Amino acid sequence: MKVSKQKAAENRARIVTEAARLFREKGLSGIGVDALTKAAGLTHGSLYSRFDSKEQLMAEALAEALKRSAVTLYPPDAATTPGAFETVIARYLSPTHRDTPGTGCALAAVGCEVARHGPAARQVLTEGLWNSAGRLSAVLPDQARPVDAKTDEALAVLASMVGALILARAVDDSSLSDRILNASQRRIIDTATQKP
Amino acid sequence: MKVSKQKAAENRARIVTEAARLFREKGLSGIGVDALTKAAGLTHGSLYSRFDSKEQLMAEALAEALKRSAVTLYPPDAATTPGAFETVIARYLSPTHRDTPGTGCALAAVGCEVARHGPAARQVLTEGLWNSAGRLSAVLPDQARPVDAKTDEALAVLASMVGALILARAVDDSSLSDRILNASQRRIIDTATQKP
DNA sequence: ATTATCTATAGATCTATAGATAATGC
DNA sequence: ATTATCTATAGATCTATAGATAATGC
Repeated sequence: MKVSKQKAAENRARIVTEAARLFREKGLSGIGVDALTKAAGLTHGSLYSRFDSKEQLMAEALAEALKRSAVTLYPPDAATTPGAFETVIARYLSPTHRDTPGTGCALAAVGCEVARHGPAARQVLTEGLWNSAGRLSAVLPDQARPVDAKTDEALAVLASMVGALILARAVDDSSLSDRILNASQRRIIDTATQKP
Repeated sequence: MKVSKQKAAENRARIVTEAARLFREKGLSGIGVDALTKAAGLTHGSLYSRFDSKEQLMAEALAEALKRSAVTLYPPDAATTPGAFETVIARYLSPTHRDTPGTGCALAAVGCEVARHGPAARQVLTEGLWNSAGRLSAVLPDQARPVDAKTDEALAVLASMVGALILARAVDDSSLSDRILNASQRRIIDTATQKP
């Protein structure tokens, strides 16, 4: 049942990619190694020749998830475009993002669970948060401020975005869910744009 | 091994209370019925004479968690006090709240997980969110606005609070954690107080 | 010969149920 | 007699390991 080196590398990559999606969709404790490897077309036993543990796969999968979603949610070329900030916020707080956690922001998908997991996953999430905050900082309306002030605002705005998406996904009422997204989007944009 | 009716009622209440704490501390999937009943001084078999399932206990426990934390986090008598809004935000985004999830806001403790659980738990969380938003609305600085505008702001501010607490708990870096809390607190208060 | 994957399984844990036990409360 | 709780266990699932298998690549 051996495959070529290239194929084996592809299989490994596919496990990580599928895990990046499934951990976000089902939660860190909501999916097991059996389902994770099956999604990549392999059997569960084959996982442990490449990963020390589920925890290690989790860390790699979260790193990939954060890397990919950062490119989609915070496109780096948008920094100079006018209205880039509004576009980023509107995309993050869209019904589409709410309804597709498997390809979305990992901070919102597994934020609560990561606090109770191993150091590898937490470290990866922390780096992803810094990266998101940096990209967000680059599109903030008032670019003339000191870097510390912009980072503070980026962290606070990011927290608002993550909280709104989590609550919009948690509630059992679609009109309330929409309202949380819309009210948060409006408040973030108004308060960031408005100069004292 | 039978106990008096009164004692039995106390035992049931103690299971719910302990579950309210443990679900918040360990997560909805992070603790089983064995540990939940053991924490109340009973054995796991005794749970099913009172609760249909773990899911039902979860819904009751979340209801109690939300009810108790609302009293602590949004004291109803604070509405008329000057500076009530700032106090509520500062208490919610304090290191103490971050470090004691077992007695804190259930929205932040299990928000991500609830989206993947049964309808009973989601409904309870939705009611708890409305309740929190209502209490928050009552202490917003500008009380002269229409009720819809105040509700929108309360929902958006609540999302910020929940997101900041979740991220502060998730990251593996205590100075970043503090910074998320402080930056969010300052931004929420500044943007709510400041009149255009 | 090496090695990527599979099969089989160990050992732990989890939810739920059935029947036994023993104290309450009529 | 009733019933709150316990003991024992079923059946499922989960992580991880060991050895078998079969195709690659020297």
